[in-house]
Amino acid sequence: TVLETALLDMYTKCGSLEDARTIFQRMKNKDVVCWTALITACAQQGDAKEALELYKEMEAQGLQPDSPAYTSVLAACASLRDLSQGKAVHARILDSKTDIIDDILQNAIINMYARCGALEEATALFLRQRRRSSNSWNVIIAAYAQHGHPEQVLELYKGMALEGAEPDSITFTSILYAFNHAGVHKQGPVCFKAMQEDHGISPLPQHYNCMIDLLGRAGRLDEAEELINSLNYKPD
RNA sequence: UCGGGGCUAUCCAGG
Repeated sequence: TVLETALLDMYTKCGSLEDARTIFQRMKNKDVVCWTALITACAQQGDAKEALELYKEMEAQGLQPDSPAYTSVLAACASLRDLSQGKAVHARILDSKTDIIDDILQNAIINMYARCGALEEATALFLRQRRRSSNSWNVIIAAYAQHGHPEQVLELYKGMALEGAEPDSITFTSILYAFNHAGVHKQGPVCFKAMQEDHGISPLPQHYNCMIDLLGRAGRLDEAEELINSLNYKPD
């Protein structure tokens, strides 16, 4: 079972959901781990609906989901924007006899509310969260970025620094995305610079894209052009 | 004792 699950996961990572399913179907003893592996595979490869069905099937078989299982199921709810399912799953988690909510699961719960449009609920849970990792901040920053609230994104970014959490590439992708889409052009270049100089993160193509777009919209065409030209001299 | 599964952004694809 262990080897089969590892194989299933490998197929998933290679992008072959079909092969992953085949392995799963042929397995004799299906434990929570292999169910979770397949649920994750479905949720990530755009078949989130099937992920939820698998979850129900798993429970119907009397298997008790653990933290990773619930984390995957909530990721599926989030990608489907299915708030009622998400809430139902959340309720089950809270009903568990033992406390199974770890840091990752808590992030997944917050993300589910955020993606399903319940920003207030997500924010309340985030504020109450005890140990906030960089991923926790990324979840809430992405939420405000996508709902078009660049001011809050900036506040959260500052809050992150105050709390000593390190922003990463993903954090800055969300931040620059927020500024760009909301037409807030002043802070973008400041953050882009801080990303490199204060946090030692080298810009990825998505960061450059955001910046070039943002500078263009701001009418700072000379700076946009300068950035583009600087790219042409990079070894690649 | 050890071992297989879990959350976040952009783009792309799908719709």
